[in-house]
Amino acid sequence: MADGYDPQAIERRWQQVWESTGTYEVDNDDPRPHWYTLCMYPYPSGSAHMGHVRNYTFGDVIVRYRTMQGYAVLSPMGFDSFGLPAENAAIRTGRHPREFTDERIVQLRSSILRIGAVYEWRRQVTSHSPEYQRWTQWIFLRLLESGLAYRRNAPVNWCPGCQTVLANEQVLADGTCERSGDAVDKRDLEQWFFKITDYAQQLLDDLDALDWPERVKTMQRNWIGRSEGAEFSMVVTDVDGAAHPEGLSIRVFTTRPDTSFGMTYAVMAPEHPAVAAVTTDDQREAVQAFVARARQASDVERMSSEGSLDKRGVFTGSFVRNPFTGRSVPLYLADYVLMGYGTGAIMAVPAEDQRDWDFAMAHGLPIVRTIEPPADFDGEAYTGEGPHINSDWLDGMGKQEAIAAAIGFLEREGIGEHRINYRLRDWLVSRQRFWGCPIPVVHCDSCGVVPVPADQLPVLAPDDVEFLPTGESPLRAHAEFLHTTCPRCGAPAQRETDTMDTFVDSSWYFLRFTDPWNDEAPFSPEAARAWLPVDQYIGGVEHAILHLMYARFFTKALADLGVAPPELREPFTRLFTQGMIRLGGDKMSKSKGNLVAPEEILDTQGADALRLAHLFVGPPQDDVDWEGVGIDGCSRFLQRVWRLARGEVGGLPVDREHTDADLAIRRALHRLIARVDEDFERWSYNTVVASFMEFTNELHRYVQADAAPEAGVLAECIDTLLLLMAPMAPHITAELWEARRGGHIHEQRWPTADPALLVVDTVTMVVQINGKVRERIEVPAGIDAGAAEELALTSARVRELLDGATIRKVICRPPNLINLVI
RNA sequence: GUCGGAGUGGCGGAAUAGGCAGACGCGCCAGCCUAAGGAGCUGGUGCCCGCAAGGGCGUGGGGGUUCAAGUCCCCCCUCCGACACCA
Repeated sequence: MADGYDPQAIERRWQQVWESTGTYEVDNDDPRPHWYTLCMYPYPSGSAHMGHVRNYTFGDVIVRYRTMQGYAVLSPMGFDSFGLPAENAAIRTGRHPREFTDERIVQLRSSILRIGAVYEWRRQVTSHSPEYQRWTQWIFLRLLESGLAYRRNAPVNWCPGCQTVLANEQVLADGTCERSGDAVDKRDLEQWFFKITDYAQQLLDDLDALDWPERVKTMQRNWIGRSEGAEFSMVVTDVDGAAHPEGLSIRVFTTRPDTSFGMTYAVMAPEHPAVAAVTTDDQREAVQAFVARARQASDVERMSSEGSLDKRGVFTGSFVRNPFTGRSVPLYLADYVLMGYGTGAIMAVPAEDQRDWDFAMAHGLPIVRTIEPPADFDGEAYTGEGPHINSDWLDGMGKQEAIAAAIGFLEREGIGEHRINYRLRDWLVSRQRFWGCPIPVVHCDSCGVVPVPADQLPVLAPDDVEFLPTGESPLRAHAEFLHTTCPRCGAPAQRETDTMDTFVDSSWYFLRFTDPWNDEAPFSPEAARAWLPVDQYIGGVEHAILHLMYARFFTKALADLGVAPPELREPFTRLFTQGMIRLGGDKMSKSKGNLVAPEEILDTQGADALRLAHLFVGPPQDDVDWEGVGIDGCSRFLQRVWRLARGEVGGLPVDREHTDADLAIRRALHRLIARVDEDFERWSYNTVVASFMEFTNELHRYVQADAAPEAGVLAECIDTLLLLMAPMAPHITAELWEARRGGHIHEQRWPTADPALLVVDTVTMVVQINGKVRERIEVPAGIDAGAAEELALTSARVRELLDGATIRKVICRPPNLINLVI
């Protein structure tokens, strides 16, 4: 069958047409209203997998839909091309990561093309390109200059498997590396950080106005972890309450200063700088042993005691004076207190904190309730509301009142104040890796850290390096790269060999897309203004915290530095997070070896069927099981449309007066138009496909009815259906449109529903008796309650069922429903 | 443990503002067409009783509000996700 539906032939042809006609190329000064749609740029992993297909299909539907609606749509694509897999492959094969990466970019790009997704390829960026690195480094230097980038010695997570430092977020909850699964331990290194904590409050506040999934916003809020309380100092004393000879005091943070009268001991983190000073001679040995153990213990071990009663800790020999009671309480070290949060020391109130309770029980420390629990309370620590007791001048107060009073006291005493703490930490950007963007500074013995001058950027990693599985970055071993001269004093100096976290690259790529040719700045504020914020950002929920938080931080920082427009506070107005693809309940992933290759389907049923299947299977935000993706049904549907549009089904169309059947099918068509628009707006793609199928079924019945179809009506139905389907099934609709009408379907105007055809004149009213449906009556759409009741009561069937019973109540919702209560 | 999200036929799912539960598709069954069908077309398909007309039951479980609950409220169970000693 020469003119049968042949997906391969038409798909290849149209993909070439889209590339050559430039329909989806847009300039910054395009006069149409602007719309920026962006899919998270991928790590170039080789051929596209089903997750990519799903992601880019959603994006492509929006691009084509908005374009047909008359927008200038910016839809760029790029590659997140730095990262560990390429480097690990280099170590394995000895090939340079760039060769490897470039190859995979070509592969991924062509397999993205095969699903029919269209992009503004002129604007493609890759994070490893010299131009992109130049501007990543330039931004780094601006952050350094403004104090938002800094270096400090810090204990970091060290993965022995990957031989590199991991960010906290890359360590799983059980203390293992998210990539290799090895147990992570601690090492001290000089590290570069970005001061994201300066923006903690803004990052929290600005979430409110974003049109993002609520769960993503919640995750970000939790990650920022704002907590409000008080910070204050306590004098270190000996057992008799005499002040420490050096006048030492320690600072603690608490969210419950109102419970201070219940403090029965205090705790410092084992890493606290004052540990040595507060340790008494007779406790020194025990303390040193404890500290050594805690430092060496990986997070796995440290967390393993969670929830148990044997909270590990040791007495320092010193005491601190509770400023509220004037009495001294013992000062402990315990690993449940973290140096990284608050002040690294706490006042312990076992009666109102379960962790303190557990520790107190394990160490035989006293417990004093300061909040009266309800009479039926049978738990341990009580964290609920209640009147204060055992608290002197706080007694009888409620929580809020008491907190305010306690803070007032600390302020009057001059030892403390109200304080807000965030769980969010500064962003550790150093990576001891080769395949990343080099941090553009040199270390000079006399000048210290010196930025590489902007005109010498980019600092590129050398090509002639050996990749050995030593774990050390080849940069350190590369004499030519390592040894340089200080840009400030000219003396011999060493280059920084740390590279940046790849999240740095992805924190500004969406800005570069607006101005990818700029060679004087990463992008101009005008270009950014032309497109940003991104109207629709689409990606996996796995990036809900890190990437999105970092990109938000960069946007704010760059705006404040005058690089981006100052009014640009948020990068992504609307976010959509699509669900994952699973296979038999498991996450589908390369590491699980359960990938279903898109190629198999592209080679048989074709891209349109594959796209439709992904759209149809269920709500886009939900995870789907590949087993449930019904390619066959979608393929069958497309073939039906093909035959219908080519006049291969039903009677020959004729020109004639319109009949009721013609009107009915036109009404169905216009309802479909309205429905598709509504469903597009609410991301209900699965129901859009369902309504296409429903309408096509109806159209089938129309053309196969006894009366021949009316030519004009049939043409309107088919052409409009093709237009509506064009964003989802771009190839087949383009082919059919060209054959029927000539020209490019994707350059046509999006159809609008005729309001007159949306008005219905009769509807089916259900008649309920005691809430059960007993009868259906066709009624005029404008029927009023009285007439509806009248009609219902005259129905023979209703009369029979009522059997003379007294109607106690009539609830009438004309024209849809009437309920008779007897 | 805390915070989110979900639970509807054999399966994926639909029901947008409390008003006809199960749209659409898969699968299955029957029929048509056919030399043949892994094609196409037509019809059926929540469960139970019934030849049928019809009736009863039914959205994880239990309670409640309402003329009316998949939808709202309370309690419980299960699954998924995030965080996980954050003071």
